Amino acid sequence: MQEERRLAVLRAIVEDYVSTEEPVGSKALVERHGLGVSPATVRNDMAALEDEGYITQPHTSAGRVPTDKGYRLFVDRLTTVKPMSAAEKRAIATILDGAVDLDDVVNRSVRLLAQLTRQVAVVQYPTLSRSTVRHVELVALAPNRLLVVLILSTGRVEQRLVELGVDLAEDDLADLRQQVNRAATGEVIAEAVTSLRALVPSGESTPLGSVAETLVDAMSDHRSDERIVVGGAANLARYGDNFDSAVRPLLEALEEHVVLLKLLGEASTGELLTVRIGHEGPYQELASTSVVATGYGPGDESLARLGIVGPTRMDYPGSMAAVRAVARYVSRILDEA
Amino acid sequence: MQEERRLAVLRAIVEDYVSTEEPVGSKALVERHGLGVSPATVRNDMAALEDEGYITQPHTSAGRVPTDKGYRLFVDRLTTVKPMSAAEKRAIATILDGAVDLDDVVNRSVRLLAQLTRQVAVVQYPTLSRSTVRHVELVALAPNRLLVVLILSTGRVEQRLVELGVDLAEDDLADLRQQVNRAATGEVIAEAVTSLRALVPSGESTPLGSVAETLVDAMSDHRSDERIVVGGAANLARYGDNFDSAVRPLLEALEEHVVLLKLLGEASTGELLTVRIGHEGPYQELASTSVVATGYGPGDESLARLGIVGPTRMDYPGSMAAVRAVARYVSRILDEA
DNA sequence: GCTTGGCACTCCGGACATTCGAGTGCCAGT
DNA sequence: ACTGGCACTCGAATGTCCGGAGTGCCAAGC
Repeated sequence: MQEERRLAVLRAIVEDYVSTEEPVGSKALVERHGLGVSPATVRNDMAALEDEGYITQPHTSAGRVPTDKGYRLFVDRLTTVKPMSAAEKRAIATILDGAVDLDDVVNRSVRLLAQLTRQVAVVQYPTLSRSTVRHVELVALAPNRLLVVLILSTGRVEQRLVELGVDLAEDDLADLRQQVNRAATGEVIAEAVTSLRALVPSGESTPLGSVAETLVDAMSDHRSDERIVVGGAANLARYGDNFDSAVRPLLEALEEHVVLLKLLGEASTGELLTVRIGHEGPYQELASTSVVATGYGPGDESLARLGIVGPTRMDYPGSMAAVRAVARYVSRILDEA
Repeated sequence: MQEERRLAVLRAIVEDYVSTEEPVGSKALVERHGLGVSPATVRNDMAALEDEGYITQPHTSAGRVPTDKGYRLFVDRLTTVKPMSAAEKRAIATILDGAVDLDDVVNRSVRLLAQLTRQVAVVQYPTLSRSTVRHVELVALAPNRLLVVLILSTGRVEQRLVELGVDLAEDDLADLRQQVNRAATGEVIAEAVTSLRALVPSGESTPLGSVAETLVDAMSDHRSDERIVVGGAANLARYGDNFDSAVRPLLEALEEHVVLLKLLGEASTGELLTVRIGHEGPYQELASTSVVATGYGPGDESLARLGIVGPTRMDYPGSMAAVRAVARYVSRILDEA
């Protein structure tokens, strides 16, 4: 069947182009892959593929290069995520198992991903929104100043300083601590917010009011949701060519965590592995970069996302495998904690 | 005096080269700067400067370029840190005053520095070593599991999980909390460590022993000292030329926080503004990058360092001014907190 | 004794022409 | 439907040339 072979040709073009970084011609193609036909035949197929928009020529009489559409087809239909080798799995497991706390898990994950894929890795901290309140601690720094410490089920700790209008006795503090904990501990963030609000008539400026307000603020603070860790930026150096057009906007995006979050989160439903290729999505400047991302979290719940960012010309099967594997192991670790 | 003019010539060369990024010739030099002599005279001076190793030619019959030694002389003797404009000062103040906690201060500082200097900025978190223990909090997650929260005078919070061999009643917990706080609160880290160690016979695996050990561990954990924030990496894009030789090693260094710390810390005595130029120091790969750094901290104490990293061909006076100004404002803010 | 104008020399970089080869498209033959 | 052959295209590499910016040096001048 010709149709089938055409796809094989597309696959071969993608694979060759990814590894050689050079436009691939008909002759080289038949030599390096075992498709048992002549270059001329391949040329016909390539012409057809070009008509359909899967590949293109940088200029007349050059080899072919996959288009974004070509990569898309390749990712969707021509590749299955190849499983990691046993050795790689072991490496992932041992590296991540050594982590001591949440920060460490995230940091190790990002390094690991960067190493495995040789791309820039991005890991989002587990979001607050679905986590529950484990405990609220109040520490008196002075009679009229409290440090409010909010401890969440994910291991995250948020701290705020509260200035009270009045001085507070030790007994009152214990009382206060008990009240807020009774209202919040064990609840999902959203519910904790409502019970805290119910606890005190709005606008009341008692110590209880201030503390509750601070807690609500800390819980709904979106800064926390946006925490992101980036690693492997040194891999950008391997971009080599088209520095201005590719690396600069990417570097800028890496500092704009909001943009990064959007990139990771596109089509973020579920913990499905998602791949964004080149121009797909709203960021024109990132036309030559792709994103491979997936959700992760304890118990098959997708609390946050992690993934990699790289040139459209990347090893998709390998990257997808690495991202998926790391996400699984991280999820498992979060499960245990 | 010729000697004086020679230095003026060197200064002019540095200034011109920094702004134009091109080797500077004798004619352009007399035109752009008001030194009232002829090109020929300048040529003689340049020949002398070259003999002494302050400038060099990329190739015969090209203009001159400062050497590292030339930059060094420029920085040491030919420039005074030019004060920031009132508007810049205001901008710094308002941006930093908006910070809500230590994390925020550090993050804002790094962005600010990157913006002001258009270079890569690096800020080290205030070190533990000189800070004091503000409070220790123990939270029972389960009868036999404790979350130990260590709160320091700098606002830093360290948290550790402790597995106790045995279950612990609420009363015992309160008792435990009181014991460790009596030993540690208010003390400088180093002393807190010794009092905690004195609290319990070594090797004893009581709950108190476990908690004390964990605290000591958290206090002496050097991971904490090494925390560093990097910003403005997008400014690397402006390096333009010599990508491989300059940008790649720098990107790698930015991920190696240990290296960064060494870079910031060289000659770190006091809160003096230090400048490392090109080959100075042990890192061969960073031969074409310079570091401008200074210490900062509350009350003229140098708790940590901050600074910028850029090409040797950088605006030293401007960078030095910005680094110094930011360090001062940050220190002031830490004072107030 | 500096400083200066003049002059010959060097060398980089851009413009242009030439060549080479990989690759294509198309057509006729199997 | 595939294949071999052939003419064609175009980019990359190479070579040559020339202009200009810059230097070094020397002899003359202040």
